[in-house]
Amino acid sequence: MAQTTMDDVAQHAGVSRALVSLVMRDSPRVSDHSRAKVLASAAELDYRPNVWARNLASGQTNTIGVMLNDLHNPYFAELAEGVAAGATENGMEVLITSGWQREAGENAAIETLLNLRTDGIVLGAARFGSEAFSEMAQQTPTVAVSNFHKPDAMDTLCNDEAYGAELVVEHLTSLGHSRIVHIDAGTAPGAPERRKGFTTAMSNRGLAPIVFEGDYNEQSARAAAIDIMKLKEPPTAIFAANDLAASGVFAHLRSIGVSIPDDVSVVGYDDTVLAGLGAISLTTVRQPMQMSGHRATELLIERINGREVAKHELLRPSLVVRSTTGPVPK
Amino acid sequence: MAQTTMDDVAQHAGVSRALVSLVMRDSPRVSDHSRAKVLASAAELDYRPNVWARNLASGQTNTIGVMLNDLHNPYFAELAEGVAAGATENGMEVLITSGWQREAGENAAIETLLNLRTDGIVLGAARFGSEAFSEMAQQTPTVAVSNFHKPDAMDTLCNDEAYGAELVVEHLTSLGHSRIVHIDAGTAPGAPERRKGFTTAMSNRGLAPIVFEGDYNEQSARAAAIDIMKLKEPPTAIFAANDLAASGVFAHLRSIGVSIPDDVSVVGYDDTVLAGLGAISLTTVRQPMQMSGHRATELLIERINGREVAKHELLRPSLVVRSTTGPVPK
DNA sequence: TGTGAAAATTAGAGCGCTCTATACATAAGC
DNA sequence: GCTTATGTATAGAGCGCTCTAATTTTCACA
Repeated sequence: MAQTTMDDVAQHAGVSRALVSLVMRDSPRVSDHSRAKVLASAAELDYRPNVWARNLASGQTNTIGVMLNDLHNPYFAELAEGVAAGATENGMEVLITSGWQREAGENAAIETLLNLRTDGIVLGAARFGSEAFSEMAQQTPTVAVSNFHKPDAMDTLCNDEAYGAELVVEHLTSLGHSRIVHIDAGTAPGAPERRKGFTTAMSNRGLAPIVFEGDYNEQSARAAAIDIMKLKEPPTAIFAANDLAASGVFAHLRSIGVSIPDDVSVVGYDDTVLAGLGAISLTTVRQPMQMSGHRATELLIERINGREVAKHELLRPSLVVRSTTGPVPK
Repeated sequence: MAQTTMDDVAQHAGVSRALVSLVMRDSPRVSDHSRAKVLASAAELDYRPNVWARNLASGQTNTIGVMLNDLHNPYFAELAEGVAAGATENGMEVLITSGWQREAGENAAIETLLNLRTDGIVLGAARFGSEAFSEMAQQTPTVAVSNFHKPDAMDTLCNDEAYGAELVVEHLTSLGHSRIVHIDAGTAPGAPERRKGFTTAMSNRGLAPIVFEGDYNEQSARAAAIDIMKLKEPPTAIFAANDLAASGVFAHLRSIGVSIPDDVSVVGYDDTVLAGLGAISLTTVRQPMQMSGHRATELLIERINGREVAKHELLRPSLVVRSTTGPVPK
């Protein structure tokens, strides 16, 4: 399929290639007459501009690259959706690559984006601080979402985890709970901040912040839940590291005949699809990921347009109350 | 950031640009000595090949485009993962675009891919039969996953829905069930085949195939479940259109105090993450999406290498038995 | 030492587009 | 009528790479 080029269109329309180029780029400096003629020829010849050539010649791609650690994670899907929305508003395209949950994969995905020379990159990564990241930020405008490292070279956009934890503690204490346990996620992105927010919120109320070790998955949370329910005085509420972890807790409590929320209240984090599932209906903290994605695009475009100093912003989450939390049992 | 070009590297290494090009493409026709020299210079100058220029000059992109209707759907995520695996094996890159669940979005995403002139496209679409799709298949090698239309212009890869339904019916009848209801998903991709498979499997066993209307989401399945449980003789097993629908059924049954699987067995379809959730643990049909993605890549590469006639293949799903199915109550 | 083939390298013509000058109309100003 | 504006259109030089064909170097062998 030999492709139709601008020259073909120009010849067919009886004008110069430069004019066709102007028409294709919606330049106002073209007469209506010529524009119509060119457009007609282009349509007739089934002309499709060659992006490679255009980008090569113009030196910019009009494209934002998005690197997502894990396509399965709705958290990242929403981020990408927000980026897409922001990009569309600004007439830019979005190309997505994924690291398939592996660090090597993330690096390869970034390499792909770097080679493509997208105008900027939005990072939805799992592990920051890798060399590939800082090297990248050196080479192209970059916004990292949920990166609490705040390096100079890139902008960052984080959720206010402390505030989210505060919301949870406030909600639970207002329901009368005082023995509240948090299952954390070690050093995973956002987890330390979430934990810190929890202990602060509890301490501020004169309550003992009890933390069990876990991770952002079901199994470890389930394991933690087993230990937790073996306590002499089990808590009346459990605040899990994220929705998936909450689901693990949920499953264990159900299996040992503990009623939710009559006996124990459970709270998740992220408001992923699973939290909304009728069969679970989890009270959780909603991170405005779509908004994050949108804001990330704005920051990126500022950078593309020349801003030099890094910005680090915090976005406020909100609480979504569903059916897994209720008044403390007496 | 003026970029380093091949000429810079060539000059620095004291060789010609053509030689650098050969080294970059791993040509065997370069002496070890020169190769080392070039590589050293490239590293020192932080050289990164310009993909746009390369693709323009070579006329191919070494990239597979993947269009996914919905990034939130794990079904598509796995498809993409399979494509990525296949692509990596063949030294190709993968670029993902999404239609964000809208038909217009799908068309725009395809336009993006077409403009990029990726060597081929894998389609994970929701609605096939649109003009944009057939136009696309005309222009570039295309493999459509889960497209039961089987047009000449593109390859298709479908799951053997009839077989999947047969697996479900076989599993349930072997547990003693005979009053089995299927909640379908109208004309959504795969749904008619699934329904047909169900009715055939039931009829083959001399059982009445009862079908309720639904869709691939929770709400409609929940609505159907409400009607179903109002039947004079409610079924002892419900086979939902997909996992999400099963979750809706699950939620309703729980809410009216029906025990799963003691009173009613529930089966889903797709084996998405939610089926594996401890809190749900759904018996479901596993579609080998990752394998589909992998196979799609193989077909695509055959096409890229010149195969003209379309291939239409069927992949066999398998049954994953979890905790929502059990012997029929007496 | 010469010769031919094989191996290694290079020149240079594109790939399809953008973009800066420059050219050419036509209209306006005096 | 001539000059200066103003609006359109075009020539042509790249953008950074690939790839064919040609050239140069190397090496085996007579």
